[in-house]
Amino acid sequence: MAKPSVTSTDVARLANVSQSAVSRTFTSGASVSDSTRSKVLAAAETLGYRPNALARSLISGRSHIVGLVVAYLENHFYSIVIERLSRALQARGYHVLLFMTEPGQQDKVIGDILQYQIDGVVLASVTLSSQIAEECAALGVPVVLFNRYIADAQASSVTSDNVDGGYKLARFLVAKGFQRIAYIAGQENASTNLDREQGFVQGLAESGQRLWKREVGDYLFEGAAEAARRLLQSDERPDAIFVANDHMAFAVMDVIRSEFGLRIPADISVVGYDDVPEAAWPAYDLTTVEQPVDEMITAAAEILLEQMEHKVVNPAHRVAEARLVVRGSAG
Amino acid sequence: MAKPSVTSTDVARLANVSQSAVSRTFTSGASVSDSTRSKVLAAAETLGYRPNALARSLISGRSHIVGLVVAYLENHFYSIVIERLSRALQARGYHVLLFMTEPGQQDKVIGDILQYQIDGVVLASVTLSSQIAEECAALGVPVVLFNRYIADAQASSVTSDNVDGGYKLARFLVAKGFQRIAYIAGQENASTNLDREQGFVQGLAESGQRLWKREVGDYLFEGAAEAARRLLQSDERPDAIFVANDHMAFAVMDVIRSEFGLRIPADISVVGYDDVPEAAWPAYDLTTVEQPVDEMITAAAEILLEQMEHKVVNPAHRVAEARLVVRGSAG
DNA sequence: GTGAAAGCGCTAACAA
DNA sequence: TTGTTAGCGCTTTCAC
Repeated sequence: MAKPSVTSTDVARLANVSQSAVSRTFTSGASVSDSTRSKVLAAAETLGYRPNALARSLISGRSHIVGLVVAYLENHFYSIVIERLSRALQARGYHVLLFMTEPGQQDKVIGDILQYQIDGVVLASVTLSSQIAEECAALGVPVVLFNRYIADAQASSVTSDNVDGGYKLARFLVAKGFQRIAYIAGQENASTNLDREQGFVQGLAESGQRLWKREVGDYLFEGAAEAARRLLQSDERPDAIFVANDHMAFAVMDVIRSEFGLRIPADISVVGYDDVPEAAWPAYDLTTVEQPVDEMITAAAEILLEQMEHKVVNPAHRVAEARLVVRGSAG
Repeated sequence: MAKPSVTSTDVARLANVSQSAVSRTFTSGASVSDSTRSKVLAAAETLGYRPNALARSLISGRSHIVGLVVAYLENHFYSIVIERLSRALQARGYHVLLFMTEPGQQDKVIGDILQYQIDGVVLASVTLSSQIAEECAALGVPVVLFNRYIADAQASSVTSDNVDGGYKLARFLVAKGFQRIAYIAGQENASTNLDREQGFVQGLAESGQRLWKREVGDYLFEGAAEAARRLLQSDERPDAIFVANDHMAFAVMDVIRSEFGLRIPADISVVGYDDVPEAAWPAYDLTTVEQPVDEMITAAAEILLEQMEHKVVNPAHRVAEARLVVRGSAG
């Protein structure tokens, strides 16, 4: 914005061609002769011309902007998602417009989103209500839910197999012989939390076990720390804790070691979920379930691009495999 | 995009007013009678009308989009910046369009950036060349360099006092009596790295000390780990290491403890820079220098908004205070 | 305060 | 292959 910017008409004048000739040279797949093209490019070069993407979008009906809605980046998992998704889309000529939801008014962003005429939306937040997804879908804007799903909405989704991941963790802990297994939940109504817990409980049940205790951390660092304190301050302690994501697991491990002076895994075992980079750091060395971010991002980008370019509206659902990553924090 | 969307003309027809009346209703500061306004709003409501931001931008010359250019989010510092900046701008009616630079072709994004007619740019990456800043400035697009500066460019900057921060760390380590103080540098030509090192070396010099050894980690996690290995594998070891940012410091601490079996701070002390949240985690408990993110974000947003709204082009430079945060990793 | 009309910079028919 | 023409949806004069 600012400065009297160079338009296609300016270029046309300098190159001695029509304005549409300029437009064509900058539109892939349009027919322009080599001589015209080079004249135009030369003129554009000297004037420093760049097509106005907004004007282009206005008429073409495609903005090449994808809205990404996120609640918070405290959990490193989501910043990785932002980076990868942005790169994947950029490689295909799209860009990411970021929308941070404000706690309590998650649906306020919907207005902003739609005003920008975005071509598609990725909702990467377990805390979002389904309203955004529904409104967008109703307007024919492709929606991909990342790391969650909504039962019967017109929205696509990319998740990992959270039920299976939870199940695998349970089997792992049971095989190690733990008897008092606790769970620290994330946001209670989030699909990730529900699925992980369901798989976990089922895995325990198959060995005749059940959750020994259960606390809620709401996917927050501080929330998890407090949940851990509640879990540990009674006389009888859990011998293993499944924390619903890695981000919370770090908080729990810190509380266990620093505040209660216990050792991991000697005194108590901890397992998490996500396999964020920090989980591999020796200071935590956390046994966890990998959410294959690259694979999930690739899937999300594929679905979105497919729908944006072919106006396909059949929602797709991809479920990536959940892989147990055994490190030193348990057993 | 998609679906035949509702336009202001549709609303006008339903409300029995002219299209311009609709426009005025949605333009703050335009004169519309209460009766017209309510008729328009009612019609807009029933049709689900939302002004097309792109069309508005085309004519008004302001897109209300701010470009944010970042190289990588591996370092948690930058994801925090993204979140806070995005929120700050959103509160003022702007949104962030994200551009990830590809290593080696950092100047390729410039084309994309300018096409989107953004109102301003924030460059939050120490690895960016100054070309983007210059091109944008030349076009009259306000630029704010975040966490770095360019000597005499037409770009504003927000940094913390990196020289002073380095200086404080040096004085701190010297006061603790360390004798063999090493430095693990970030990206060598980055202003943050140059300044931190300069201040650090100066601080040492005032006590007649100099860097005992120096390695380069390039602001990368793996780069830092390798630098640490080089530093530790010789017979004589440093007794303290200043690592140019926290992100690298974590890698260094992991190598010290896990690979060399040394204790921190008993055998070797480590200090970092940034004070990212993880620095406070008990597993690291890192003594570091705080970069006051909130303050810096506020400053960046202020500068940008001021320049975007008043078309001021005098570059501003804000330097936040660097505060030493003493924890347990040193001395 | 309101409507008619012009035009932001561009793409996409349509003829030529 | 080209130029001409008509808009995309909106803001903004300009008369009234």
